[in-house]
Amino acid sequence: MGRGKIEIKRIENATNRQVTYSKRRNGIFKKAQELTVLCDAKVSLIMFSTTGKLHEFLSPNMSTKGFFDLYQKTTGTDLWSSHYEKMQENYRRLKEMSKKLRRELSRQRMGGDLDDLNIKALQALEAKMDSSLVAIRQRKYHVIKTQTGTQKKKVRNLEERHANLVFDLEAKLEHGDGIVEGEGYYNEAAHGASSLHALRLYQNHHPNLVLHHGGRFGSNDLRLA
Amino acid sequence: MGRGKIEIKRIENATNRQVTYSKRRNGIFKKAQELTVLCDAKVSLIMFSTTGKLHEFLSPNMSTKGFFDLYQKTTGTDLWSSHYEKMQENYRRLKEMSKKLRRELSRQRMGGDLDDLNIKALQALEAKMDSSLVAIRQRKYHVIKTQTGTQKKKVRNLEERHANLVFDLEAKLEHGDGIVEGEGYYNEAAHGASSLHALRLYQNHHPNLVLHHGGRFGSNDLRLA
DNA sequence: AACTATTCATAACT
DNA sequence: TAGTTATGAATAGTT
Repeated sequence: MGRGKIEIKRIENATNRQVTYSKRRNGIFKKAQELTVLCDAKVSLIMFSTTGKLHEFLSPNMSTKGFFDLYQKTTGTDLWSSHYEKMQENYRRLKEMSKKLRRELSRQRMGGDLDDLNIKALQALEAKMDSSLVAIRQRKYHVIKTQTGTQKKKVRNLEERHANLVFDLEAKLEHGDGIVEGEGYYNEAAHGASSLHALRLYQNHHPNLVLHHGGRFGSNDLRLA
Repeated sequence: MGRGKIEIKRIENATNRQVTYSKRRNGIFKKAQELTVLCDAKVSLIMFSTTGKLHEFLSPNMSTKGFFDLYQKTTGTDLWSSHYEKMQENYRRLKEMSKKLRRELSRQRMGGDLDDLNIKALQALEAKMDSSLVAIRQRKYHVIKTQTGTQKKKVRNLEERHANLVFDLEAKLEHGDGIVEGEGYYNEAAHGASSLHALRLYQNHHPNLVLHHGGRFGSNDLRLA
């Protein structure tokens, strides 16, 4: 729709591509917003341009994390569970070791002789734990490794993240969705922002992130009214 | 656009809402697909209807998880790290305890007397670990709790998940994105599907999930040509 | 950034 | 539930 039909294939001219991206991005965001309102649907729309810039639309009363959780729930997937299983496995091993150690101490207290084999078993256990930790570290650093050069970004983005976490938290509480996190998991949400309205304050401060949370399409809505 | 302008507000008639949802959903998916091709952008579009039905569009050579990882990388967020930090914290405590215990054992072997305080300290440490585990479990069950009634879904969805994991894996390998997972994390991807083409075979088998992976918009493309 | 000739998406209708 | 069409929206090319 425009002065002549175009073929749907990659626009080779970089400038044209960028212009078209910008125009169509606005169009699709508006559509997403309308769908959200008209049909009472929940929509998450995330886009990366060729240059790596991120733009996002999210229905109101949702956070990206909340959306992802819902996605996992609906698809019956759980991308986190394997990590938790590892965590629990580690814990189990360590607990077992603790038990053995204590038993050993009791035995000694009762005058029993110390057995070198027990020391060896403990060392083996510890070696196992060490390798588990390596696996954990590898995964962790895989996830965050490219963030080393992104520390400034991270800092600038912190405000938005705080706001989103608050948003998420309040949304979940609102829905009576019992959140029982490990203590401190959401603690950062309590800092720097204290209400839904914080979202408004922190949007679009990040150079590489443009949030288009639903219900805040003010300027566009006016343009259309 | 249509026989008369409409106001952008929730459609109260449920049937109309459903019809509009279906039509506009197709429209927005098409737009997303076109943007992907025209502007060489990466797009993730996930929608839940009022009835909870999930529809998804994803750019080619991407998986939902891969997209989420990219999102986290770009925003400088890491929703997983706090969990890993807890895991490491647990490990650290237990390691410390292990050290103390071994030291204690050595001391005894050299004839030293056992101190009840050490036992108390160990018990305290273990109590801490217990509460940490509770937190971990709670989080885990929070994520998967509603899946109890979804086992059948899960099974039917397994094929698609496998395909997606393979897709993800191959995409990452293709991009030289060194994946160093904890052993076995992607193991399931190796089972049940062995190439990108598997994706094609398993789409749309899930009653509550409609995948619209980019580049496979065959029928629509024909309609438009 | 704006403008406008066109093509496209879709609301109402069947 | 699916197909048709009159109409309003989105946008490709231009300024």
